[in-house]
This record gives sequence, structure tokens and C-alpha cells, in this order.
Amino acid sequence: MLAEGFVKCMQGSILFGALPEDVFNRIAQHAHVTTARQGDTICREGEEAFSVFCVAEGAVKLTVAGRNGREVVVDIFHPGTCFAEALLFRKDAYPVSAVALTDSKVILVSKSVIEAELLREPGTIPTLLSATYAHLHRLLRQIEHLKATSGLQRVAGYILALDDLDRNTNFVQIPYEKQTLASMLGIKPETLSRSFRRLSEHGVRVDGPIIEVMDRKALEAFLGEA
Amino acid sequence: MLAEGFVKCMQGSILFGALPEDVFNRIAQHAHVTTARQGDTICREGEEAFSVFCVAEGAVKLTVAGRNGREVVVDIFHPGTCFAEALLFRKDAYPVSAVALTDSKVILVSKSVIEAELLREPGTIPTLLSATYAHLHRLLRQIEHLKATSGLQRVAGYILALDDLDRNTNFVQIPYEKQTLASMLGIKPETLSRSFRRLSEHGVRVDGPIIEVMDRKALEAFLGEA
DNA sequence: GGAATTCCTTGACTGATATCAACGCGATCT
DNA sequence: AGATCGCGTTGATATCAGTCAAGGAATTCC
Repeated sequence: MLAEGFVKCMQGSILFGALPEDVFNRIAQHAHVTTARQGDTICREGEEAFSVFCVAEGAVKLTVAGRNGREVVVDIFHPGTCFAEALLFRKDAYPVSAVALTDSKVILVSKSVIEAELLREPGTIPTLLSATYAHLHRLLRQIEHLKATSGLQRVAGYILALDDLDRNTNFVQIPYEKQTLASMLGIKPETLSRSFRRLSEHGVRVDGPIIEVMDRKALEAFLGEA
Repeated sequence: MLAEGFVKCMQGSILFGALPEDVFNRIAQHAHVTTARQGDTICREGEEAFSVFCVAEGAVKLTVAGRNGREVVVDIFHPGTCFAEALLFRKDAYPVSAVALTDSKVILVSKSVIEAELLREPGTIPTLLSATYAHLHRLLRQIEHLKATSGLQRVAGYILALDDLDRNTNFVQIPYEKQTLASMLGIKPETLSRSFRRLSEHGVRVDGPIIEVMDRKALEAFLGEA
């Protein structure tokens, strides 16, 4: 049986949150939680998919192997986000690896459990599509940014999005390595470092892992003009 | 009633191709074909979605509006490709615009028709997921390329992928404007022009809209080393 | 405690890409 | 035919981002 906090987490997710109570409960009964230490691999690109995941605590990066073998961070997920649900009903391999960036807790539900429930209640399929569509949309936006904005602007956009999460205070702490963030933004660590520095002219101050948004308006203006 | 060629096209798509015959036929009965002249908009980002599309002839670009208002080409679809199926069961707007790059024919099926069939035969849901997963996977790969490879390499990769379609001859004609291709690859038209030129050292010759792959091995080698 | 490791930063440099401007070419229109 | 327009190319230049190298700070390992 799942502890209450984890149930809440699932209920907050797009994938599970909109399910009727009985369906949700049957799925939750078969869910279980794994603890991943920083650096642990939750699933590996190329391995056959058996589970759907939901981040409950910590942060998880999704990566793909680039052509030269170097890893590329495709996205970073925080609590309340599910992934791998697009592999439901398919005998297929994970297209990405998932690695814990901090000590994390991840809820696992085996595909077959969810599949059985969805087939039993076809009316719940829209929630599945919603979750997958959200991912699709996220990737679309990311492609737009990669194609149409500079590295510096992407860094600025990242900070503004961060700040959305934590709007009361102007300080945010990056809870993972900056090289990971650099890969996520599609730039090199050196360039990220210099970008933070350059943004001091646009209302941002970065000290170690701490980002301070001193003048949010200025930062938004910088992002807006381009 | 749909002409035979269009039925074949639908049968060749991921979304419709794997459906049981009776389900397919009921859907096909409600499908209809529109002719889009070059430059015509098939659907517009932000407008509410009512149809699912399947490219039957020509080429269609998917674009999003970038921050500064400039359009970014996200993907280019050829006959046999369906899109917008991820919006099934959702009252939502198209996240992209679709514009015909050449005179094209596009098959339209209204969402409600497909939704009714999927609910009647829940066993067909996997095909829906397959199509959406294919898109997801395609976007993932694109992000990988944008983050981990140079513009020149992306041009090379594009040519190799083109050539896959047309392997018997070494000539391929780009059937749309090069500025569109540049946006798709995330570079400026000027840079694309220079990239083509530079690839002459790697077994490619470009003359106007015609690409000739003179030494495929050399091109693959160039792409592989990096 | 000290050595080694990892991550981040910084500097100098190189290479890649964007920008600005000019021009050629073909298509279209009158 | 001549004018106009859009597209593609090319050149000169500026800006941006990657590379290489070095060093500092924090952490881990003996």
C-alpha cells in the first residue's frame, strides 16, 4: 500500500489525477515506490519498457545518447511528473534514460496494470492522451527555443521559468550540477558560466548554485526584445 | 467515398494502417480530401482542433510562432504521415500551424468520428498511441541533434535521410524553398547555402534545388566522426 | 591532514554562425 | 520588353559559442 504522500503525488499528475476514484485506487494499489540515490539509473535507453514512472521527490533527468556517445539531457522532471506512459500498449524499448539528479523517490506502476484499467474503462483514455500531449507540447517548445533563440536567451528563459515555481522569494537554488543544466540548454558548461555572468546586466545575480532574480522586469525585457 | 489512392495512403499510415478492417472502413467513409495550393494553411496554431490530418500528396510544414513572431519550422511531413491525432479526446487548440509547401492533398477526418470508433473498439487504442509515440520519438531525436551537432552535420544528416527515401538514384530534388529547410534545420538561409558548398568536400554536390550524393560513404563518414 | 578528484570558473584563442549588404537569376506582371 | 519581386548566393564583418588550458574551491579518499 502506498503512503499518503505518494498517493497525493499521483493525484497531482496529469496522467493519474483525472482518473475516476475506483480506477485510480486499483492502479495505486499496484504502484510501488523506489528510492534512487543521486546518479542512480531509473531506466535505461534501449531496454524494454515494463513500467510507467512518476517522480515523487527529487529531480530526474531524461537523456539520450548522442551520435558520438555523449549524453544529451532532453528534459528534467520534478515531482508530480509522469513519464514513459507513451509506451503503454507497445512492446518497445525506452527511448531515453532516466537518472536521478538528487536523491529521489519514484513511483513505479507496471504497464500491464494500467493497460488493464484503461481497457476496462475506455473513458479514461483521454487522460492518457493528455499526459502524452503535454510531453509533445513541451518538446515542441523546446525545439522552438533551440532553433530561434541564442544560448543566452535560453538561459534567461530557464531562470524565468524557475522563478515561476518559486515566486515569493527571488532566490532559487539549482539542485543539480550545472553541466547537466548546460546540456539541457544545449550549451557547454563554460558558456553557461559566462552566460550567468553576462546576465548580471539584466537583473540576475548568480553565486554558486544560487540564482537571485534582482530585477525580474529587466530580465523579461531582455528576453522579450531579441 | 474516398478514391482508392487515398485509402491506400491511409492504410500506409501508422495511425490508420493497423486498424481492423471494419473500423478502418467506417472511419474512411467519413474522411474527405482537401486540395491545398502551395502556401495554403491547413490548420492554424491556436485555433481549436476539430480534425485529424493525413498527408496524401505533396509536402506540409509544421510551424510554431517563435518568441519574436518569426515562424520556426518544426517538422516537414510527406505522404503517409498523420498528425494532430494527439488532440483526440481533448478540447484544445492546435499547437502548430500546418502549411502546404507544394500543391498538396490532405485527408481530413473529424475527431469525433475517430473518437467514437476508438471507444467502440478499445483494442484499437494502441494504434493511436503508436502514432503519437512516433511523433514524440521524432522530436526527441531532433532535440538531440540540435543540442549535440553542428549545423553542418545536421545538413549532412538531412541529406542522408533524404537519400534513404530515394536510394536507387543519387539525385534528390528539394521540393520546397531552401529557407524553409534552413528553418527546419535551425540555421539561417545563408548558412545553409554555405553548408551545401562545404559539403562538396564530403561527397555531395548541390546545384539549385538538386542534391547529388556522389559518395555516400564519405558523407556517412563525415557524419560519423565528429 | 594531505592527496586526489570533481566541478566550476576564467582567460586566450579558434571556429562557427549570424548579420548586413550587394548582386544575379528567374518568375510574374503590366 | 521592361519593371518588379522573391529567392538564393556570395562577400565582408561582427558576434556567439566551442575548445584548450589553467587554476580555485569543495569533496572524497587514504
